[in-house]
Amino acid sequence: KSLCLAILSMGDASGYEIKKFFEGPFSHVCEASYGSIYPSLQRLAGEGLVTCEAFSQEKRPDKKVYSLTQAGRAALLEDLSAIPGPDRVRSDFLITMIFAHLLPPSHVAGVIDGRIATYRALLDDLESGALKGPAGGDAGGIAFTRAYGVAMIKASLEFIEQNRHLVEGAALLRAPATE
Amino acid sequence: KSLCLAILSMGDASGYEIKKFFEGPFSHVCEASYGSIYPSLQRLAGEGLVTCEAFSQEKRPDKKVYSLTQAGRAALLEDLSAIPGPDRVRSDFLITMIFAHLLPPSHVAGVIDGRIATYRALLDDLESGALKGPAGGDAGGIAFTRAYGVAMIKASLEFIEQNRHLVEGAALLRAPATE
DNA sequence: ACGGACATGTAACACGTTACATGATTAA
DNA sequence: TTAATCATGTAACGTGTTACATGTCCGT
Repeated sequence: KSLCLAILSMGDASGYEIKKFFEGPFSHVCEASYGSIYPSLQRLAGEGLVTCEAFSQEKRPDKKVYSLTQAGRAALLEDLSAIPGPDRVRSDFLITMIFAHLLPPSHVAGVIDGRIATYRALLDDLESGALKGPAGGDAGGIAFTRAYGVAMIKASLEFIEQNRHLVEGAALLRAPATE
Repeated sequence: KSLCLAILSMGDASGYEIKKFFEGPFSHVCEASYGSIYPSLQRLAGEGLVTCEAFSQEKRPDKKVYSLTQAGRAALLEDLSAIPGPDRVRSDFLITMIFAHLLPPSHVAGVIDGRIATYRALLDDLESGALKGPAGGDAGGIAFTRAYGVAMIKASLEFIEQNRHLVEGAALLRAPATE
């Protein structure tokens, strides 16, 4: 909703391009699908916060390019001024880890290996600058957010590699001893 | 939904106690409110995955204690065996950071200070073992998850403190120079 | 006396995803 | 030819939150 406003503030864009942006440097922060973007854009247009200009293309559907209005800019500022609540996380991975003792050890190991692999891939994407925002350069906020993502993934990877034994072998190989 | 099953696997509990658990060591992983817990419990009971025993208390509403059935245990195993998808994160804080350049620097500083404060508080909670699960001791999975949370928060704190200049002063004090 | 913990539940609402529907162009 | 990219949108569905509704006991 208000995120579309925010993205538009970086330059005019179509719904398709906004979706692209959610796949780019934004991906750690929040996700969105067409089903939420297009209705939001329409609602914003109805409220006068964005304008829409349609470019008819010969053999494709019209490309509708949205631009922020003055009112939209004001609304964005207001939204952004709210103090942000805590991050909401839903980690099926950690849920699995909590109950790892109920699962076959080989499965747990597989899940962990998979997580490490996807995180490494993600890390490569982020570090090799797979940046596709409407505005090209790396502005302060984008740089910060990207680097934040990199830092979190690295920390996560490191932690998992150093502590996987807690969920992998522990219950099976050791009796609850002094330590 | 299936999370309630999982929690019940650690011991019988009432809806109220389950809610408690979501506020304890689980809080980083997923949240839940009464509005989702009670209906889930009823549905699970309807499907025969849990049983419910009501203890009438003199001056309070009946305390309904739910227990996992054999079928429930099987269903839980199946749910847990699915390979977990990527973590879903929604961070209003990072969104604010991305667009920090649109906001007054003092506000940005305030938001960052606030985030640091809440993270430090959270860290204290986690490290001082504010553990309230139905099962007392620190099983492998719980220990792993708790330590994971601690590691992530520490990494986050460290990153924010070392990189806040990227969103705070940068655009205002420095021209885009070589580095 | 007041607020918080104990204790359960419902109804309305908001949000977002998934899948569907359509259709051209281009690179493998 | 087959898949991916470009391009927009709708409808159904599920899930989860918020607020409401109720009532006691205990500590300050």
